[in-house]
Amino acid sequence: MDDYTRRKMPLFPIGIVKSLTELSARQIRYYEEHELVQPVRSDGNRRLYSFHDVDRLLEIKSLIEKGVNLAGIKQVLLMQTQEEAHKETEEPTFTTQQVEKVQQELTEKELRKMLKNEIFQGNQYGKASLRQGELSRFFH
DNA sequence: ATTCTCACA
DNA sequence: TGTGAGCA
Repeated sequence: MDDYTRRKMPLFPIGIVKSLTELSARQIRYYEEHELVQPVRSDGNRRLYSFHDVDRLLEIKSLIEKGVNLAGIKQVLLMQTQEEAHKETEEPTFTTQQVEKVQQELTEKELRKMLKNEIFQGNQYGKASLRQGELSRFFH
């Protein structure tokens, strides 16, 4: 059995996850409602979490402590998921000429403007989105 | 003993 | 998010 399968295997009940992440059971279940983690159900409808799930919960906890709201965390986790899916398939390749051209066209000022609109304000999905703390330093 | 869902003096 | 009720 490969590591990927091993990390996906449903192993521990919420009690163990609680001690492992130091998150309350309420929080762990709440994050599931928002599809941040998707534990498998077992025998008597009990949740079973994998190492992968625990890693995600730890990441969520870290972001929460940094002041990121659920909408923001959802964005981050979604990007990481898509990132992984891409790495396994099309590995993008750029010439130094292409990179230099983009660097010329995208000034730091423009990047900050883009981030402020798409992330700080509201994203294209009309959701609340992102933060109130940590990363706000990029927009001052 | 644990976890689950539901609901809020 | 906490917390307690009533089950399984």
